[in-house]
Amino acid sequence: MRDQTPFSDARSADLLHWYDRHARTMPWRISPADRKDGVKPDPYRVWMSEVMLQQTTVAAVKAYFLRFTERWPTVSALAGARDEDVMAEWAGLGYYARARNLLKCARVVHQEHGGVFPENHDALLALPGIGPYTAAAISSIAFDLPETVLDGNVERVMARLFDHHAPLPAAKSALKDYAASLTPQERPGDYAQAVMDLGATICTPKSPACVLCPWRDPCQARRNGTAAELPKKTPKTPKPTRHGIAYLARSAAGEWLLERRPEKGLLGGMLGWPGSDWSDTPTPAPPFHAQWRDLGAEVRHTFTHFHLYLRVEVADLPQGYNPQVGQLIIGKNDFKSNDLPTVMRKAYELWVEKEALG
DNA sequence: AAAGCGTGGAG
DNA sequence: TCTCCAAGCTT
Repeated sequence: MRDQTPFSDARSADLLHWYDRHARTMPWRISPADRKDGVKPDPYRVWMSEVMLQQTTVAAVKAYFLRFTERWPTVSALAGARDEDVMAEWAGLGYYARARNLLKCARVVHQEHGGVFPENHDALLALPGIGPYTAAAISSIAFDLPETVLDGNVERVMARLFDHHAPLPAAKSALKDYAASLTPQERPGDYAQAVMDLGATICTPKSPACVLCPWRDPCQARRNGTAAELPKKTPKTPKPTRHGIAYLARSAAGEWLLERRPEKGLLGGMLGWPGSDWSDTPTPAPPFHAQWRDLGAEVRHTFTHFHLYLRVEVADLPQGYNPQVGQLIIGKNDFKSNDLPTVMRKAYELWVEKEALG
């Protein structure tokens, strides 16, 4: 399938030369110079970074990556972690199915692969939370296998390099073919990171810095003046607005009543406040009968596919309250708002602002 | 296979 | 304020 022409070899060599001079440093990356000295990346760290980077910016990932790899230095250490510890450590990073699958994957690698990541694209693809992009990324970056990564950066770079106007996501396979035609047999790991760095720093979505681009000469969109309008995308449907109520119950001793959310669905597996449904007209659902007081302000939060206005009501948690199924009481010293997903943390912070302080 | 799934930063 | 979108995966 791969078209290894002298043309593509020259293109990839140009990009690798640029990468040798401009590669950014990241906590999970081995510099091109160190790679040439024979330093090999740790597949565990490559996998961890790639999962965190799914739909997430490098800036947001860095601190999480450092905390995870310090707390769980190996895949077997992670496999032995408690679910709630991993979910709490992931809190705030979003797309929480990634954390659930991260742990599942670690346990499969530990138990079924002897704690060693398989050096094989198809075996990687079969692991939880590893899809086409991540399998190719680990294959190339960790194992220097000539697989083709296709992420949002590569899609944009290929759409412009070949001036391809068909809209995403339908154009994905065509763009993958273009990308595959350029993937070199030499240094495929550095090459994969180079294309993505190019997209992240030069061939950016808005106002690309074409004058600095190592591919400015062959770029057909630049020649045709269409770079800034590529890639085309099918328009996305507008987000609806939903409403809800969160119930914050606190005991005199400073304990909080929380819930572990079900594994599937929004914020699955994470801690949260008891609450109503989130809908056009939510049905009140206080966890117990009491005089609930409205904080008089709303949390505003936007998820992937809807806006949420969340009212916050508070009450005193009765002495000796008996937690229902799925509920838990967390003591003052064990409660950390950073263990909550962001929308739930915002509700807590509203309470701090309205009651604890003001 | 289209929809569900988070969050924060940039413009 | 609002829109876009960032190294996508699962069902």
